[in-house]
Amino acid sequence: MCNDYNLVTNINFEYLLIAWLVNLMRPSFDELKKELNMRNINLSYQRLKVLEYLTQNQCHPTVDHIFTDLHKDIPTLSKTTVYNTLRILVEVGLVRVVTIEDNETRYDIITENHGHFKCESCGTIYNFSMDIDSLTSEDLDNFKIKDKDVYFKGLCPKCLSKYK
Amino acid sequence: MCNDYNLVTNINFEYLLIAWLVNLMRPSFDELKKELNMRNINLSYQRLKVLEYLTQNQCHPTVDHIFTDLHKDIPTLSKTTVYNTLRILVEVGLVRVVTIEDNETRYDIITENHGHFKCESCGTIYNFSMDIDSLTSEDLDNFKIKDKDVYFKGLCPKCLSKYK
DNA sequence: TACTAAGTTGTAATCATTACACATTAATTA
DNA sequence: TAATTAATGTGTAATGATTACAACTTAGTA
Ligand SMILES: [Mn+2]
Ligand SMILES: [Mn+2]
Ligand SMILES: [Zn+2]
Ligand SMILES: [Zn+2]
Repeated sequence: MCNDYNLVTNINFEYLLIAWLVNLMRPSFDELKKELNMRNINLSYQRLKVLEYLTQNQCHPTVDHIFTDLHKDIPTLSKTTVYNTLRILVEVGLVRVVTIEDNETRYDIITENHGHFKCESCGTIYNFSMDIDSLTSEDLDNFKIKDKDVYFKGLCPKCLSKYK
Repeated sequence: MCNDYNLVTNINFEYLLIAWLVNLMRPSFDELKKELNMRNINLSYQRLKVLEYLTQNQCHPTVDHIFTDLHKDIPTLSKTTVYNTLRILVEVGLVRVVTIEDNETRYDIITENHGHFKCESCGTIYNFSMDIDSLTSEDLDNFKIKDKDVYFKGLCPKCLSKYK
């Protein structure tokens, strides 16, 4: 459905190495299943397929992307089930919501902190590394911060090269 | 409709001073009108009222907030007009969109860079100062960045004190 | 097997936003 | 000024994402 290499925007050894390391540190599919088990969440066939889809399509798919693609293999699948499954996965913290633009909720299996860049021309959402954990503001001294999101918008290299 | 002092979350001299300076630097209502004139955008009564509302209610109102409040004074106002006006104001850069949560597009007359914090308990969206312009990532060397948004979520001091 | 709870499905309801046709107002020209 | 044209506003219908809900199916248990 999409290529999943958008973390690696500059193709060189350094970035390939980082991408490889990041992937190594990510929980495996089996570990995700174990995590769900620990929280007493039954992994039905439909839920498994949604989780599998997210691990294989890390391009921040919408509900419609997930449903449309899975529906080809599982003709009985209901969109409601996709919604329900995603809600559960978000609740237990295995999936994060990306709301970089209104009217298109997207889902991300990578919950480790990273930034998101949306290209205004082609619509692709790129990941980028950033030490978001260390972002802070004096104004928020008395606030309890639970989530931090960094969203950039503009033009990606592919689209920039088109207009030269 | 809302108090507009949420930029100042720590009430002390330093922050009051910063808030005052920020306000001084902000374009005045007359300057906003001038800006629209320069761009050949006619400021009708309805558009003027929406702009005025945004300058007086800096709490990131939704379309519904704006419409409901203005409708009391202007019974003939149409919600479509509010939508149209906001689209124009965003296009010319006088207003920014805040999409910290899906299904509730909010509008902000303050276009200077600052972060947004949404309290998960009371729903209030607070501004906080942060040098967002200087945020960057090596991964984006070849990208053209046009917009940067920083969104935090958690609990605000008011709500935290309730649960003690 | 009968019972129960969890999970899935399809449809209807909701809500924000957009599309569009028509009405009104402002600006321009004869 | 009156007629014409363009810009703006209005109300309703259409769209699309999400949620609510009731019926159906499956898995587990006695
Ligand atoms: Mn991501
Ligand atoms: Mn703001
Ligand atoms: Zn692009
Ligand atoms: Zn609060």
